[in-house]
Amino acid sequence: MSPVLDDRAAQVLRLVIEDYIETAEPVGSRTLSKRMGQLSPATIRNIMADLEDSGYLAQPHTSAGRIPTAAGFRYYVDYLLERRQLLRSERDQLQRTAGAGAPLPDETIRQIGRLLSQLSGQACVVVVASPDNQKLRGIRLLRAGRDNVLLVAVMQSGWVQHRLIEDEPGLTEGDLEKIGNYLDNLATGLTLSQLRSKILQEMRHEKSRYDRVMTRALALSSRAFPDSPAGEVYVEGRANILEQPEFVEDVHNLKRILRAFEEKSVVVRLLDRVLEGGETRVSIGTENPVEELPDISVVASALQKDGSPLGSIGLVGPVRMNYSRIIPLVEFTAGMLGSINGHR
Amino acid sequence: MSPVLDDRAAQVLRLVIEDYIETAEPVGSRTLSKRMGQLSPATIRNIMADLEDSGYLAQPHTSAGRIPTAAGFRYYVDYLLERRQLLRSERDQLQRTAGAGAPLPDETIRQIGRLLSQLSGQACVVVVASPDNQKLRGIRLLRAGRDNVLLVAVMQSGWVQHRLIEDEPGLTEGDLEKIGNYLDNLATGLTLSQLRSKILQEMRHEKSRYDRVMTRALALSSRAFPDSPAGEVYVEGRANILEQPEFVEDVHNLKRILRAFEEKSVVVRLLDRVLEGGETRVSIGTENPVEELPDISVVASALQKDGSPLGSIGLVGPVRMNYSRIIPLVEFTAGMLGSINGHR
DNA sequence: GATTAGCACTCAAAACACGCGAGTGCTAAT
DNA sequence: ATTAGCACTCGCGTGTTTTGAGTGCTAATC
Repeated sequence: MSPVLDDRAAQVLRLVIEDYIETAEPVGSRTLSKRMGQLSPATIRNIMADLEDSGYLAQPHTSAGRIPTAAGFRYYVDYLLERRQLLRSERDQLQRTAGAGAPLPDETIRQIGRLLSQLSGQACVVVVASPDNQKLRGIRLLRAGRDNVLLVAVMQSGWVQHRLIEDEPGLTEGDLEKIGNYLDNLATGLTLSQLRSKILQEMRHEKSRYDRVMTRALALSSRAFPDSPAGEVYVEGRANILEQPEFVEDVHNLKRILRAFEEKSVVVRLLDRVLEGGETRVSIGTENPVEELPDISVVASALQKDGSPLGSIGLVGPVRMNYSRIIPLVEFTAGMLGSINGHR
Repeated sequence: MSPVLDDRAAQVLRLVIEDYIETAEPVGSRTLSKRMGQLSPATIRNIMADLEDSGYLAQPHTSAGRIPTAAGFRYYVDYLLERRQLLRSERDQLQRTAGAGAPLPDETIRQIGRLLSQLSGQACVVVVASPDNQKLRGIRLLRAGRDNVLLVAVMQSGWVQHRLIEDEPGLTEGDLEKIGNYLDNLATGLTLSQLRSKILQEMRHEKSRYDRVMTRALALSSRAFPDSPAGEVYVEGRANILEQPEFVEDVHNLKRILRAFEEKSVVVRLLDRVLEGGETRVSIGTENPVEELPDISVVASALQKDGSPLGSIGLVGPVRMNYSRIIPLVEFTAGMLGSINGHR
């Protein structure tokens, strides 16, 4: 099972895969022979038999054509794939959608996801990284009604979070401003998780120093950030899953996939690995991080700005996926979002 | 086709419906005879024939049992239904979930939707009313980085909206405060759409009076509220749709339903009518406001606080839906959310 | 007069049989 | 090394039969 195939075998493997991607049907030697010119069906059959021995192809049953195995797809993606350039119109659409909004408000990122799912015919998954790892630009406190306080945190990236803190009576406007400034100083430049631990630390200190206001500030903000908020998760174009014959055939599997999409944690897990890597990553079938879904593939990429992670975006579909179109799509989108946020 | 059936016919209709709700299979005279005691299959058959003439039952084909028509379900819901009390555990779960958060932050409402979909086995749809029709409690402006301004609008209901306004340089802290106060005065007590038109109006005035700051304020806020933001829309428990045999059988239809759920506007339309009514509303089959989906039912209710609409929540499923469980579920939830927000 | 037992009839769905044809593997000729 | 030829396999679609749940009607019964 050498990792490298001779030219002809590679060619055959490629054609099998490309045909299979289009038709979702096992492909036979006759079809290939026509498409390759040169070789006769019989020869092709021999080559295919070899490829089957090597584990790149498989037969659903005797007397059927061959279909690529996961290993086959892997080989294809690693060595054979020719990336198809994006169409000008695709690039334009993506850029227009991305450019329309402020630096990445929810709605924009969502629309990009939707567009991407349309262009690719797959489901699109976006995870906006938990703001825990983004640096804060500042914190403000606002009065919101008599007993409530609104805490607004702005991230360096332009992302905004707010928390409504209930039942915090007896604070004057002055108090609020003091507390706000104190927190703002404390927070600026830190990430949320750093802030959280800093707050705990300070709380011990301040108690002893007996500064009412500061203690109050800390108590308040620890109520606002009790725990790391999971990042936002969007799934767009779920219905595309239904366009895939291999999924529709088996309703049971279909259910599993759609259920999985409802589970935030699963979606996050799906894109997990990509966050570290930086590169666009292709997980084929069982390679993907969610063992419950052994027959889907994920093409995903991290979104980042100035090297700090903003989240990740991925296209999810059947193993039989048009990688040569989809990989460039994801890459371009990730690059684009990265550079859009790149300005300061 | 008199709207009122004699006791025995009503009884039969009820049993047919209840059996059909459970099994999704046509129900025959034998089964009913057993369940009713008393009457023999032959008698039941006669009654059923009558009910068919009246349009409440139908036969998929000769030699099959009967299934209820939409009219049959309508009659059932209007006259025959016995609401099943919620279990204590269901009430507890709902209240716990609702109580956990601040007054209705997104995440809480989402979780309620999810829980509701779980309890009901249907898909749950929540539309948070566009804030256009909610009264504002106040507006604040915040500096967010050098060139950007963050506008935070707090609604009476506790709902918070924020907009990041880019590229608004050259405003001092003082300016910002003045502008903020001015806007706050202008806005408090108005709804967003009222504010929008008021702003347009004021803009014409102020221009002539040549007050730089105010003009600035108005320009700024008209950038922040360029158009009515559609309310947030959540769909939870989509996968439950796949649990319904009548949907799974026909993949084509399934696609249509799931596609519809991706379309924000369709979801909104689904709950449209309920907003005015106030009452919990049941739309059976073709009665629902979305003609593209003639074979789903919606049980929906408005969410409101102090009489002003906050949004609406609905359970969506097949016409063959367990109304006697689902109607109380929706009603209870709507009531609960209403009263939670009721405190000032 | 309402109810019921009995019976012939209907029809969808399951079970079975069967031929077609795409596709294979092998062998022998090129 | 390639290819033509051929026998063989087996899934799929088609047509046929069987089965059984359920009906409508009629005549007997309470």
